[in-house]
Amino acid sequence: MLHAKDKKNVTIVDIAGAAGVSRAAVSLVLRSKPGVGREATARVEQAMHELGYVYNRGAANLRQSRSSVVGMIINDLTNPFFAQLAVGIDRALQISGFMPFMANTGESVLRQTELIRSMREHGAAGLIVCPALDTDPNELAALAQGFPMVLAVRRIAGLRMATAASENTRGAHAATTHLLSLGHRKIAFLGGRPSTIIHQERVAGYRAALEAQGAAFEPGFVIESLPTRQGGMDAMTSALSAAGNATAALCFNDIVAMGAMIAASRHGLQVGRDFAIVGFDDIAEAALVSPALTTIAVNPEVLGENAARLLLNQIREGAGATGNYVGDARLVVR
Amino acid sequence: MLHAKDKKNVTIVDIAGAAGVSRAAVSLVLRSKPGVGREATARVEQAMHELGYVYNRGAANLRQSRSSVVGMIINDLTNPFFAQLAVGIDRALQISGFMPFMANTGESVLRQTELIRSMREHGAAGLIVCPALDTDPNELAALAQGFPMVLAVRRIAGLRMATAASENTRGAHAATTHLLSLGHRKIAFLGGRPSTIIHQERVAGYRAALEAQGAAFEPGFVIESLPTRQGGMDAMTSALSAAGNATAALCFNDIVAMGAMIAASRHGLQVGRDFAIVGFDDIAEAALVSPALTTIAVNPEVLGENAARLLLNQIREGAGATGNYVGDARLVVR
DNA sequence: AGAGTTTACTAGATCGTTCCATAAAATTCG
DNA sequence: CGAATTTTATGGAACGATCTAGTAAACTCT
Repeated sequence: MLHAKDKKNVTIVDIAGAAGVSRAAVSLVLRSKPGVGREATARVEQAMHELGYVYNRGAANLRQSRSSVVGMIINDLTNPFFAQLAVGIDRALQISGFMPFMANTGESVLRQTELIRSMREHGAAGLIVCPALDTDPNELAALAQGFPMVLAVRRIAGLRMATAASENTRGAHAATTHLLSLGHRKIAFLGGRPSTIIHQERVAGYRAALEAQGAAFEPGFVIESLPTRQGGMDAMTSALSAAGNATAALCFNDIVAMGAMIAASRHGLQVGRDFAIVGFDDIAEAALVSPALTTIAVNPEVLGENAARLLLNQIREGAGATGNYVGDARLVVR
Repeated sequence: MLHAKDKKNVTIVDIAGAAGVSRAAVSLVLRSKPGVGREATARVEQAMHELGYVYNRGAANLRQSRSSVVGMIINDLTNPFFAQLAVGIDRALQISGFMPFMANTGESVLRQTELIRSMREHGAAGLIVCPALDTDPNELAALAQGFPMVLAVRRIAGLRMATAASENTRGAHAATTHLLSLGHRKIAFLGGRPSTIIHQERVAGYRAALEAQGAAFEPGFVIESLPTRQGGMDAMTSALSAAGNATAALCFNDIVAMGAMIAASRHGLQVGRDFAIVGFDDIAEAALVSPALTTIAVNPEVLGENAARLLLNQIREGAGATGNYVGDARLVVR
């Protein structure tokens, strides 16, 4: 048996030869367009099967200069929220007849740049991006030049680009109000990067809720970290020294909240009794941890659908079209 | 300003024109190969920047008939184990200079077929697949004909294909022995599909451990379900009626275990006191749920690295090469 | 039966890049 | 200084598909 690399690719020319028709006829059969008789069609299909023909979509796209591939670039697939979002976008795009491919940046801006370039170079019709932390707006704008692109979840300061995100301010407001209604006065805000809009919005909601109830907003109670489990642990640890008299915390997201819960119990605090924690996102695990996590539910499916819708608009209307979607965020008490 | 769809793509011909050199020269600059003078190179780069040139990798691949894209097709990205595995594979492939793209089947065999086709048609150099449930070995073999492909995690009965998986039998054996050593005699096996090899191996380990200690293996104690949280809930619910006197359960994986924990507590059982549960995979969440989940740790990073290694071998040696990797699985008591 | 219409089919040009063979210009060398 | 070599540069063919325009035959329709 021959090695795979020895034999040349089977092309429509080979099929045409074997079936005794022209390339054009094979091409028509391939796309099931009319203009080829029953008998010839049968011979072509026979030949394709026998020779193990694999369609070369690259060559087709080259000629047609359009493609049904769209890319999704996700910052952190190990965060269940983003994984769920990715699957939601995936489903929505599939239904619209696109072929979604995804890639993970792991919050690396460099990798993100490579991936966006690569997707464009491969002729994707458009891109949905959950941008990595510290993404440079100008660089991203340059990469998106004349190309359909939608941001998901994370808006970026100074960048006018279609975005699907959530009601961060309102959600954080509701969460903080909930903690206040439980009698907490010293409430910390844990995790996330202050340079991101999403953090600013959530802190704004947190602050507004505090001040509406006459509780003081203390900048020292806002503790920055990476939006990861480890980041949550770090933030909680800092909080216990820097904001030692806090009795509750609103966390940047559920993963941070879970990190905070680990750190709290390592410091001998029993979460739920000694210290209250609220998260953000409502990932499936939030209902499972103990005590179950009160959180702000964001529907990643719907968010994904809308990101897809925005992208489809751009693909149809041209890359200029800029719309937005803001999904609601509601409190889930557990 | 013109709409994006109005202006034709900028190609190397345009660049060549603007820089006053030939196509070939531009191509050399693009790939930073020698043979173009400093001055000409500068003019080309200038022109590329000014005209907003985007490299058409499809055209390049067409000519060169090779590509650095490899695909990963994952059965369920919302399961943190597979998400982590995917990220591990991704990293390993990146390091080797490939450009990994992934896609999610959501356990749909139909979708999986589409995706494999599509990846091949797009000229991927190879594919790592975590096959969907009920994948037909013959169909998969046909799709992989003359194409580098590696299975990850799930081996498939009757299919000789390079695979990276774990020591399922040994892991399940260790887990069961652990439960036996805690004094449990009636131990159920919850979740997973008996048609999969992975399930068969884990049940074999479970059975061997039981019999080694003189405990009876009861087929009625093996309860099938989807390998999802919902599946785990269903399996536990069935177990409580069908195998009512069981005092412990080994679960197919951690996600199933978490579903089982929910169902158990809904039935008024306190997990850890009234009922013991052990999982498989050691996803990050296993340490966080309450009570913390004892489980069998499988290192998804290492598994991913080895899947990547097997694929790279095939890409180099031709699609025939078939090797295997079996990663160890060790008990983590929590 | 001849004009028009539909159906089946085809050769050649084309998409954007890389490879090849060739050649002019610049450099080194004896 | 002329020959040998290296550097820089080029136009045409090729990759595998689609599109366009066109031909030959088979059908309609007065």
